[in-house]
Amino acid sequence: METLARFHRRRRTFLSGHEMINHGERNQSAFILAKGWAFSFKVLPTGERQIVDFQIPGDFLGLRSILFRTADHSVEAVTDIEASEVLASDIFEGFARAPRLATAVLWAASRDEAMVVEHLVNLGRRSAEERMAHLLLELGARLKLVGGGDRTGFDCPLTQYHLADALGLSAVHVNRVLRQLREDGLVTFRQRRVVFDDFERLKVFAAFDTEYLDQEGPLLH
Amino acid sequence: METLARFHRRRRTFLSGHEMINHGERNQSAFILAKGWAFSFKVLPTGERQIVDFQIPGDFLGLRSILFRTADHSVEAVTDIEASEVLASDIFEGFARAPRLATAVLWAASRDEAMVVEHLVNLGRRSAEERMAHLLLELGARLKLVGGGDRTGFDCPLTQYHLADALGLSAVHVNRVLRQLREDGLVTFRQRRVVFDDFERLKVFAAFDTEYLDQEGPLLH
DNA sequence: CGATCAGTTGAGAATGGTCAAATTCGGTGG
DNA sequence: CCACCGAATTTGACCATTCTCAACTGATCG
Repeated sequence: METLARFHRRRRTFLSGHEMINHGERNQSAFILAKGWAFSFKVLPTGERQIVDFQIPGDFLGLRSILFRTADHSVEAVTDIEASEVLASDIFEGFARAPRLATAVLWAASRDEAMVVEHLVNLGRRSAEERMAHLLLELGARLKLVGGGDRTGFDCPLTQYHLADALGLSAVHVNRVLRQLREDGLVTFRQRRVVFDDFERLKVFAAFDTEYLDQEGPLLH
Repeated sequence: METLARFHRRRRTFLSGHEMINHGERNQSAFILAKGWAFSFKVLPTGERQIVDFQIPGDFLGLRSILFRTADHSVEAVTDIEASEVLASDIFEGFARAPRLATAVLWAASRDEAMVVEHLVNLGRRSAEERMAHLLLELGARLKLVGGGDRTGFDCPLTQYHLADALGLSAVHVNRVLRQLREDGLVTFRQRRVVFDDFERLKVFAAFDTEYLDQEGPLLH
């Protein structure tokens, strides 16, 4: 699909901590991450932050910020970032030229939604330890697809504050949960590295099912 | 957009409690609700249920179940339902015929995701009472758009079990939360009717901002 | 070599869950 | 119309998870 090549012309870099997409602003761009980690989030009037998802290399981010007149969420760089900027016109003009692009973008948006839904289940119906286990397994599975880890573990630039805001927990409790998982011999998170001490037992513990991640790509009718 | 007319040819009805879309099954349909309420959900291996969203008349449901090979969630009818069935072929053939249909469907999917994101923020960072207030305000706002209620309140066929599974709470606690909100003069939920006793104060209490709901329709480039 | 940010730990409090037992409500059959 | 049934709601008592506050340690970086 050559139309996709247009998506990689405008190369951008961002420093760690930079806000790549700003909630409430217009004319935002979307990006395809080439290197580094980011996270999408919303903040409540009280200042509390909820992280919706983490983005890793290969991920498409900010689609909603170009579809809606103003961005309904923000995205911040966790590490230094390299990314390709995708403009609204790339997308909409592509639709007229290549209907299959529409299917591909719709599929990408739906996969994204499927992940948010799984995070919702995580917050609504799992304990703090199960949530943590589930998140670490998800990140591991996603990184494996882009060559960033295996079942022994992966490098992870997140702080315990990031984990807390993604899981709806306090940072203090995140620390206790990580200790418990480590003492139970399930998973160890230390010095920017996650080590799966017992991958199979961890998957059972978290009721982790990759179904929502490994949809096989757009059905091309 | 005449292409949309194709979406209303196959009229279907379902009885209260019927599972319209089944998690894990193939060749599911999507629907546009004409009458009645439904809810989309996932169940964990332990049998716990998380409701992801409620669907009311006018809502498009089950898009992900036709994009993915197998449905990643289920949908059940709350009340008796009248709906139009939308087949995968209606969508994909429409894309080739009318590129703007692609934009419209993508926009609908994104609005859907924006709601799930807001529910995630709800579970992650709001107290039980704020969550309840937020959910009831959201339902009221959405119903108002389709003529199903106003700022005094709306008819609501949900049980306290539905509310519990949507908010990540126990049914017992839902009951206590409803009593508290009633005693505080904010909102009353009784006999299948929600009454906003003090709409403005309730909105402030829940930090409810309709931004994520009232996006103004697809940008047609 | 401070300063700052991330991580760690303890004590006590608060939110929400579980279990068990009423009570109410909307049908339904007689 | 009335008795009865099952589902939904309500309440109390007690318990568990998670939070808050506070202090301290360790790592990193100019």
